[in-house]
Amino acid sequence: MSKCEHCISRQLNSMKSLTKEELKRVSDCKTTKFYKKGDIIFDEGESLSGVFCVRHGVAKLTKLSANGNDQTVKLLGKGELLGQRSIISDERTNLSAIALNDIELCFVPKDQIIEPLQKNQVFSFDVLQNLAKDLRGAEGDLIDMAQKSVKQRVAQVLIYVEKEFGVDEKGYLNLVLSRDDYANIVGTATESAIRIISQFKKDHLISTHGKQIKIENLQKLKLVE
Amino acid sequence: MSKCEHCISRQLNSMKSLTKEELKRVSDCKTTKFYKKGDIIFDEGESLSGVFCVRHGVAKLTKLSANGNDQTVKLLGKGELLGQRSIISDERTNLSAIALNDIELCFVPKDQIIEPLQKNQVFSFDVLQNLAKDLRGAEGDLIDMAQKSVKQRVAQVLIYVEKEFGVDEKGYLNLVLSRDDYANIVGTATESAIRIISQFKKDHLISTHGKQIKIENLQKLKLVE
DNA sequence: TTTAAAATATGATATTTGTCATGTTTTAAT
DNA sequence: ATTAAAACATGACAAATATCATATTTTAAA
Repeated sequence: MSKCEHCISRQLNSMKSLTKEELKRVSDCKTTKFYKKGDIIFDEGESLSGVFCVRHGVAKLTKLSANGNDQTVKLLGKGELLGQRSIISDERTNLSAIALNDIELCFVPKDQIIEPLQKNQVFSFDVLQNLAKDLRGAEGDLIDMAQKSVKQRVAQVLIYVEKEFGVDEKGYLNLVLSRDDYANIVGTATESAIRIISQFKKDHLISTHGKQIKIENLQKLKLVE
Repeated sequence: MSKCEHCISRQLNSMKSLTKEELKRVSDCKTTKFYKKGDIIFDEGESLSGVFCVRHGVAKLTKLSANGNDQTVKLLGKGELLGQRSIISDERTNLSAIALNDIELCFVPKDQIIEPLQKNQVFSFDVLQNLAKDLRGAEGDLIDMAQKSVKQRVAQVLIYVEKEFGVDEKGYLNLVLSRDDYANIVGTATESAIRIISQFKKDHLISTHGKQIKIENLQKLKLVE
């Protein structure tokens, strides 16, 4: 099995602040897991025995709300950690993690994270900074949810997906999401997301090819009202 | 000036995990600040040279959105820390802090927080856990914002204010907020907040006396749709 | 106490978004 | 290639919420 020491994903998260020895220990006891599109990585209310590090693919964190709607809280790509928070606060997960496409994850047992957290100042400060950044992001999302129209939120997600996960050689978003996925991210009805995306097409802000989406006019997409 | 060692607020936040020596140093260099209702404690985009610890009173964290609306992100009462995140991530604040009533804060210079963060494992893990908790809260708020009706959100805030800041001898909420404040918290128009609160009165879920609000039927308030 | 300003209240109306119904297209399994 | 299921599309309408206008009440300053 490949080693953490050579993993590129590692550079993207706090793992880069582990000592050589700590990293070796992580590497030795990690396991690699594969999930297919739609698979549940973990479910709301589970207690996790470790964290997952995304090696390839994209996952979403979602919560089933009282009215039966799924709300997606965050998308996670290469190098991002799943379940980190539950491990830190030693609580059950309050969110489910689901694969958005075929995904490869490294599972690192709890102890290998907790111990460095308690002993390695650099690592723990790094995790702290990441959490602070996440918190800032979550507050930003809250404000957007409260203040922006559904149309603006859809535009914003399209821009985010392009920036975060890139495009293929023809310019189509690498991350292919269903209209329903978009609806769950922006917190609207599926039909509303469909209508808005159709409208964007008519206005030549985007074009589509099957489920694939290409941003045609980023500037105008940013200015949607 | 009073000492941190004897401060009750301290027990409510991560400061309780500082060593005696660290706490003494904090105590020696902290300054106490007073703000009146409506005063700006710090503004969006400022770089902070320390954190504020709420000793008495309540503050709100808000952000002015593109469309000119204020969105309140969080209310902070006794023992809670303001500006912690900006210090950790060493960035300018992205939120303003405003006094909701007359408030007394202790200002602790940056170094007194950063140094223990780097050296004191217990303290830094405690801060980590607090951030994890805040993050969970922020994600919960995001989901509520996306999935619940304005009416439900208003009901929820009333319940939260009662629980978090208590009631006076007559049962009125200790924290007195304007309808506009409520609107900014739930992310709606002032008139909508007014209408909903009026409706709650008519339905005997709450009663009011001037700006004061008393929850009359907590059970029904929880069940609002 | 008087008075102006701010906050609250409420009606009328517009806009946004959701819901239900019903096709059509795309995808994936056979 | 055929076919069933899922995803997408769109109209009609309903519900929620915002906006604008205008009183009324409350608060705080003179």
